[in-house]
Amino acid sequence: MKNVKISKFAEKVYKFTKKIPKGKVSTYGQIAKASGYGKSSRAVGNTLHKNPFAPVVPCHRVVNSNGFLAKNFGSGGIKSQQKLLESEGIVFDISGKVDLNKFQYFFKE
DNA sequence: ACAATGACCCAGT
DNA sequence: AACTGGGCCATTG
Repeated sequence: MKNVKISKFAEKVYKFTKKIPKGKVSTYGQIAKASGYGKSSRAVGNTLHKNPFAPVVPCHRVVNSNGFLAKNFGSGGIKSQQKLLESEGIVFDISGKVDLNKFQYFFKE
């Protein structure tokens, strides 16, 4: 393992991601906004993609704004992610999409 | 230090 | 409904 070096950005991202309660999901844009970077949802995805804290950060609870899962998700792919989420209480649409109206968690309001 | 890449989002056509 | 372009930021080679 290398030195765990993370930026403030990553730190916030992980913090928020970890804050997502079980049975809820969140979107990259939401995390980006909550972190104070608004439009940098990309960086969020990137940071989570590298995911130096894989076991600590529930990146599987993070979906895109469409409610779909990330296409290149690691750790076995989307199937694994979907299974995990279903096991946590998330329900998927027939298209393999999450009902954000019911399961999206808002960090601050 | 630079250039390229990426698990994104929004608006316009 | 589908495609294109623009925008923001971090990580990696």
